[in-house]
Amino acid sequence: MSVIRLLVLGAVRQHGRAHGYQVRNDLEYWGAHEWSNAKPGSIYHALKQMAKQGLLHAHEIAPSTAGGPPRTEYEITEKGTEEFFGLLRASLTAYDQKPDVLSAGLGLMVDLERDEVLALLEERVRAIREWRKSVTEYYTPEEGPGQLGHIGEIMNLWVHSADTGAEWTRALIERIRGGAYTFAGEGEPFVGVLGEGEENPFAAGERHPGDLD
Amino acid sequence: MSVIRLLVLGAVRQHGRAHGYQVRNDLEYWGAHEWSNAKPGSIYHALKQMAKQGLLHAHEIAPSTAGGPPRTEYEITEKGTEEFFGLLRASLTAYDQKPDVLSAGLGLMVDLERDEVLALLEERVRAIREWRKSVTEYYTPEEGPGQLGHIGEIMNLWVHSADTGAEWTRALIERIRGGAYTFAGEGEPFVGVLGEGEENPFAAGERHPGDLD
DNA sequence: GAGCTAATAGTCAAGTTTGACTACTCTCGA
DNA sequence: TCGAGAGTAGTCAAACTTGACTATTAGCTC
Repeated sequence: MSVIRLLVLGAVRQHGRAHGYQVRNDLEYWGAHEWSNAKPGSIYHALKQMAKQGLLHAHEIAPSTAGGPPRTEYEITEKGTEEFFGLLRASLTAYDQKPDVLSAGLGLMVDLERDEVLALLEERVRAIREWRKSVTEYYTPEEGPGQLGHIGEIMNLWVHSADTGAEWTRALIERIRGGAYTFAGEGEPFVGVLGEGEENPFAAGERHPGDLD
Repeated sequence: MSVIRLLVLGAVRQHGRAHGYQVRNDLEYWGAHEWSNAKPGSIYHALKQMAKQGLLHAHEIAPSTAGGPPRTEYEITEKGTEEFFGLLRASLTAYDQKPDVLSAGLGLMVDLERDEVLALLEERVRAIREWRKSVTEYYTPEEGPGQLGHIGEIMNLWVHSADTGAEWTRALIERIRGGAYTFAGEGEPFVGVLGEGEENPFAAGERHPGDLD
């Protein structure tokens, strides 16, 4: 599961047609540079790669009026749309232990319908429960826990993360069930991308202490 | 922060002298293939790279009696030891949001003295608190929360992770302060690596549902 | 004693990520 | 009017990661 691909497909799709710099700005707007590896190099690479694979269609465009080199604009293809929804559904369901995948899914979940999102999140909770069960069974030595020494703290951390992750997911389900947010097919969608010339209120400004790298 | 480097340096250091396959086995023993990108290719790559950079010293060895190609054995250098402790301290202190870094730190923390580990973990809690403060201040629009729409759930998730992460760290501090585990300079250390011919009780056997990839 | 599987020990090409760099235009103050 | 800085748009080499592959020996079965 490549987070970059999901994010880039999602951004291009919401624009209809977008060039790399626009995608880059959207991801910054979503804060993706803070919680994922959304850096310029990765974004442009993903665009080119997915164009080569037929998930995006590339249009060569003359240099923009705003300066800079000639740009390439991308549109999502049918194949790309399929890929997008596949990745999106997986990001909301799978328990990956990598928080960036879920974050990306949250940012794009409104592209699905409310009922489906609820079902996917329920499935997520179920998957976490199952993972927890298998992992605790598997890693509990016959001699009883504690045989692992400090190495056991690693498992302890995973399990704790799983538990709090499940709890958080359940709370999210309640918020969504309670009517929060606007999902696909529910009228005017929340504006998730920046319009031309619109400024990003959450731009990466001064770094604040503790920023992720 | 490269988790692989920390893990590989830690494994070589605990052995005194080790070849790639031994390191590979240690990481499997620690379960690292489940919660980090510790795959053969990455491990051998890290060994070679760190040998080139003078963190490890490589000895060419004739083919082993147990079959297989000629092996290379590695010893950690002074520079490598410095690097190791630097990475280890950082892994316990920094709030990276990538759980694999902390997991690696937990597995190797007993190479430090108890008091230092306690200080590092205290520092970690402080860093999380600071990160939380700056991020909530920074991402709260003037118009009040809720302006972000569903995008706000991403921040909500981070903050929740930060809070539960801090809580878990505090509990760990209490366990360690209470005398759990054997740290550097406290006598017979816990056996953290496999001896020659010893079998791994936690080997990657049958995959269990929900396994990470 | 031939053939199969498991374990040992590692290589390699293809793909991905990173961080620094290029090159151009607009704006605004001195 | 000139030049510093900010914004626009993207490239590139170096490093890293991935998954599949190679080659050898030991032990077992038929």
